[in-house]
Amino acid sequence: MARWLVKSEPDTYSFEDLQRDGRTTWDGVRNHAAALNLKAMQVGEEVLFYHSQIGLAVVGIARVAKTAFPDASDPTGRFVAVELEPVRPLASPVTLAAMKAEPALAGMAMVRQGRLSVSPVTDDEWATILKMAG
DNA sequence: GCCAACGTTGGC
DNA sequence: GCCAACGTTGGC
Repeated sequence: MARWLVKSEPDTYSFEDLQRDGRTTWDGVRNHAAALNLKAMQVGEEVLFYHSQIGLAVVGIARVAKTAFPDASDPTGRFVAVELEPVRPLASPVTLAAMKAEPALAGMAMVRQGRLSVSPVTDDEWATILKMAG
């Protein structure tokens, strides 16, 4: 089972919104590298939920509820969406600053390529972040 | 097919 | 609000 990280601006859609909704369509991704990651997601795989712009931290864990399908919000028909559902919030958010300061996460895709909105997370990185979350 | 210009994302 | 990174567009 692969693991992932997705970014969202909490002003637009926060982890709390996902908890309230119970499930959401993860659409609007307009980057091919990110889209390839969406296409690789399998039902049941876990996803770190990161708040960009405001918070700048991983705040919760979500799970893939539905594999990739055409993004209805994309007029070109080239991009895909998935569905996510909440698993649980982290006991304490793991900030970007803390992630950058942690040597074990130096190779992490989202740390190395800041603009990537959907990225893979290795098992080791996942374990490190959960440990940091307490 | 190359490359400069431009737009978008996201951290600071 | 600024700037860096980087993807996309369009002229040639």
